[in-house]
Amino acid sequence: MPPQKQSVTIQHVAKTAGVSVSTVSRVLNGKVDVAEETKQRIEGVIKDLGYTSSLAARSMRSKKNYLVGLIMPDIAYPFAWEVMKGVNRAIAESDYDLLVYTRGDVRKYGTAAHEQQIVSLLNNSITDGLLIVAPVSEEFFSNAPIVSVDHLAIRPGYPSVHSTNYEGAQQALRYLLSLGHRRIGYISGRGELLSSQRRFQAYRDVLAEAGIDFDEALITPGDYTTPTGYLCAKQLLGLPQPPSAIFAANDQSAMGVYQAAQEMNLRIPEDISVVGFDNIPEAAYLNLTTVDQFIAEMGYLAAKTLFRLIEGQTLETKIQQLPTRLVVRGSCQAFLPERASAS
Amino acid sequence: MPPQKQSVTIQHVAKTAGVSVSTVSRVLNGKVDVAEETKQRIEGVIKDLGYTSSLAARSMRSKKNYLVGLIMPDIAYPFAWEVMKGVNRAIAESDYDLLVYTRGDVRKYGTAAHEQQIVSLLNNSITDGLLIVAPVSEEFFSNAPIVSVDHLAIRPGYPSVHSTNYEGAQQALRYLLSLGHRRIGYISGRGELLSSQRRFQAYRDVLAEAGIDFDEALITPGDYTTPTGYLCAKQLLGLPQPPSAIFAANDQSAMGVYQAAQEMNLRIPEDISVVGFDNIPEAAYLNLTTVDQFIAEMGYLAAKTLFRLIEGQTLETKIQQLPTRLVVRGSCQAFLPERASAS
DNA sequence: AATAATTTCGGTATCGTTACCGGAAAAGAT
DNA sequence: ATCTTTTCCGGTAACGATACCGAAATTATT
Repeated sequence: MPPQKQSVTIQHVAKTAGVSVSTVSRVLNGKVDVAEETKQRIEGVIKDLGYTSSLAARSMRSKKNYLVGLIMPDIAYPFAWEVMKGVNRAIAESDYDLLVYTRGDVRKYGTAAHEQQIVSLLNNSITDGLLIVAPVSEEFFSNAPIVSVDHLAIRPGYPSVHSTNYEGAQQALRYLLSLGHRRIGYISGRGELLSSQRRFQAYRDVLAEAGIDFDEALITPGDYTTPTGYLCAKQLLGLPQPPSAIFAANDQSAMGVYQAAQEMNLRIPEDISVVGFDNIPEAAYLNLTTVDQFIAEMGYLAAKTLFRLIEGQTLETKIQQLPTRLVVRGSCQAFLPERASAS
Repeated sequence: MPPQKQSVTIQHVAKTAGVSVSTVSRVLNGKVDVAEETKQRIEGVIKDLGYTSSLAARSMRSKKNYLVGLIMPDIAYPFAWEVMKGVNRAIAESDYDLLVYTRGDVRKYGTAAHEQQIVSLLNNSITDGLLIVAPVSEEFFSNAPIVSVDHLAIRPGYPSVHSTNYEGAQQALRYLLSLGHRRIGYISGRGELLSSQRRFQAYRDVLAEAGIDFDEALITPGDYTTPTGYLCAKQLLGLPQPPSAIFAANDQSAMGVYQAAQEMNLRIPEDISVVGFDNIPEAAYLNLTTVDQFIAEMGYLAAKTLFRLIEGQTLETKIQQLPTRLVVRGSCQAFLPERASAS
């Protein structure tokens, strides 16, 4: 039982209405040169037959589809959802519809070759433009309307929207320093992502500026997920000389610290201070101090930028950077050396 | 500057490799009848030129694309995300990729005609099957592989996955009754949705069974959103004879009750008991007692069902119903009449 | 060595739609 | 009444890919 590809086509409509396909196509696209009467008749037939045009056929022939694509390796993590919320809002305000493409798993995504395939799959094909979150490669980006999100382009060749990762991490670290913390553990992000690299760089720089020696033992390799964050936290907190504070490269990792702390009967912030990055909704409930990077805003701005690109407008700036803001909640406490030695 | 639709096509590859398009198509689809040498050569050219096939053209001609669509009016609310999480997991485990279609706003979505258009847009076109969340109409559903989520079909003609809305609401109401509540306010859901209708029916039935007269004043018209939930709660709590408990048709509405309560200096659960429906992640943070309807599981199951449908398997049951479970947290308290009169 | 079988490939039709061109019919101008 | 303009519509050629058929070229069979 192979499902027939298209039940009712424009041909059927034309035949039923007793006109040519050209005429039907014309009413479909709201062209003016068709008599009111025939137009009415054709529209009636369209309704009767329940006809709807094929996206595939249409987009192969015509230019604009009022459809943009959003490509994400995975849509089930909070960051992705925040981006989607912002994009969703921009879509709602626009004439465009949205197509979110995903393979459901970063691991299925993988290579740059794969990514290129996906991009070409949608673009030049059915969508008018593309939004790409944290792309792996960038060499293939043609002159097609593409805006990348959360990715600082090394070669500033194509438009991108991202936040001040370095400065944000700086703020977080300086805050911890100001509270008196000297041994600060770090849970890194996914190493191949520029956001992660920037935050780590800030960690090194700020500590170096403060005259604190770099301690390899305080660096744990995370991947932006909670389970790994948990593992990293366990490792850090189990150190002979554990840190008094942990800076996690994102909130999801920080949530892993909460899990580990609870399991080890450590209180936050009394026994261990935690700072995250992102300010996902969960952070508010967890009372987690974090760096807000306005993810949804990034998505919104990226979508708006894409619309302008599609409409042929020129952008004054290719790279748009959104500021970050330290959100102080209750997950940090001043570090008192005497208390530490007493306990 | 109209962006060229397709930079490098199969024609270019063929010409560059010095073969026909048929041959290129054959290597593209992994057909066997092509010499190893030419295959290598063509693959080299494909790589050099950075060619990728056009989804539109391909899907117009061939049957299967290993792509399924998920249609949602809006992707920015928690319920939608829960569904997406489940679908995402099923996608990750499968060979299929996912295309989430949205217009960003229920209001842009609207009519059944519109919905039909979207369905046909994707189906019969580029996707192999469709997942539809809370569809408006169902009459147009052809024999194409379509599974609906969270929608109890009146005519059980096509496959759907949903949960026991009626029983779930029953559990919630009986729980409130068991705590001694007699005046229970209700914040309804979107009236056109069957889930909403079922829950309301349970409200009426359970109260009637308990011998409680139906009070119109305790019914407020919600729409599954927090702002409206807030408005409804204000109305209920401002009543001359306010309810001692509120049953909200979903968690988002219940979150509105929290807002209203805070604003009116009422404590939950001391002054007002609240029960929600859905068990979205926020409910845990809010300590909200609610009915878990395993939304993500619904999405997962629906996707799995769709895969089987696409692969031509027959389903033993068209309608799949997932059980609900009352999750008791801290948002309800026993109602003591004397305390009520004292305050 | 002649025939049969197999491998490898190209040509053509087609999917459903829109773009473009041109022609018939109707309306207006002189 | 004839000529021009406008209105309306049909025919044809793409878009980029795959399916199918059949023909060379190669290899196997007797």
